[in-house]
Amino acid sequence: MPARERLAEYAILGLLIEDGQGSHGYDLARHFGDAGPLGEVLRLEPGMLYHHLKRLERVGLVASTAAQEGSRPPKKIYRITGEGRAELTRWLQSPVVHTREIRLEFLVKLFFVLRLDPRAASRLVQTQLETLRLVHQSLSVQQSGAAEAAPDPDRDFMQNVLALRLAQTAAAISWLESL
Amino acid sequence: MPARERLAEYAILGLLIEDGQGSHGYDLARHFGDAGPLGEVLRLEPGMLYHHLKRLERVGLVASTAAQEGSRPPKKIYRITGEGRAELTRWLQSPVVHTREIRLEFLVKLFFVLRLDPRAASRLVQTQLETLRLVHQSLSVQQSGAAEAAPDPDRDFMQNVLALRLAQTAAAISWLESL
DNA sequence: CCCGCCATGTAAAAGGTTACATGATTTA
DNA sequence: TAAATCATGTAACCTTTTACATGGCGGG
Repeated sequence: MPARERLAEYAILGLLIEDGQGSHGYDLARHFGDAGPLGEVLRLEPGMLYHHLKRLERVGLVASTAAQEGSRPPKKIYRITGEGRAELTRWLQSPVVHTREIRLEFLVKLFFVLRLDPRAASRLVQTQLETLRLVHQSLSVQQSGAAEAAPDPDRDFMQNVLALRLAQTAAAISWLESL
Repeated sequence: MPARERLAEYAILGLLIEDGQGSHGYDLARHFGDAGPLGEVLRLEPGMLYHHLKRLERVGLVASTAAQEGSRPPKKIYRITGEGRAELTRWLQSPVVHTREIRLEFLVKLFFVLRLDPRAASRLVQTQLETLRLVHQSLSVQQSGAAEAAPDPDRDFMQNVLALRLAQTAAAISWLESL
């Protein structure tokens, strides 16, 4: 259970759960490159990928076995553990809290949840919609508050900021409704 | 001329240019806290602020003089240099390249350009609009391309990604038009 | 007299980027 | 036989976060 949002590690868990036999670093790296839809959303350099795999193993969310092939450096086959599955499932059910997280975190959740469990996908979209509607409402309240302050350049700027956030949140809500 | 987008340092330069007499770290720190409209958009912890001030001085965009007051630790008064002014002006004229940068970088540009030069502000809004319209067009082309691919889950996901990006870009464009 | 504000930072740890090291194997 | 691909990483560097260290000064 990572402390913060470790998006890359959840994505690795997602790839490993799709691939029941497990997979190794170089293989996983391809998904985060130019080919494939995941790489369009989330990039990951080999250095960081190997780093994340080590950390995931240290905390017990994946396990590895070495596989010798000819005389080249042995592949390390990583498999997701029960704990890893539980953590990924929990993550895939939780909506993101802020509008700005839709663009990256939510898209990654959507990518995996669509493949693993379409029913869970529609639940996720619903709870995400509810979350963003609350955000929208809270921004509207702030906007009303700002409208009552004395007119000055700072207030005007804050109104512009709130207008942008409302517009971005409304756009995300419409998009979610269209899914 | 910072290599990357060092948003916090441009914000510091902006505060120093408003305040012709110069200002010191603790004073600047208030702008990045809870009070004031800049802090609503960009947070900066004291540690990083002092770090940025040192770096800005090292590269010659600001200069400092120590000011003794009673027996407490001397304030360091920072002033922006000619080079600093030039760099800030250049930055304030350039639109951001990606839609995702509107939320943070563009808002900071807007904050300062509105106070320093309203005429420059409307020029910035115009060039930013042109930039985002090109982004929108490029996304539309990608969307058409994706529509012609064979229907499969990967293509569907990519279409969702593009639909989100188009929606976010269109929302930013409408907001800019409303300014 | 104690607490919070003024004012400067440093230290440690975490997280991320970029580039390179190593060496076998497959393909052109 | 040269280049690209397979497969693992390390090293150096930069940025950010969090917490603390230091000490005077002003108000209740």
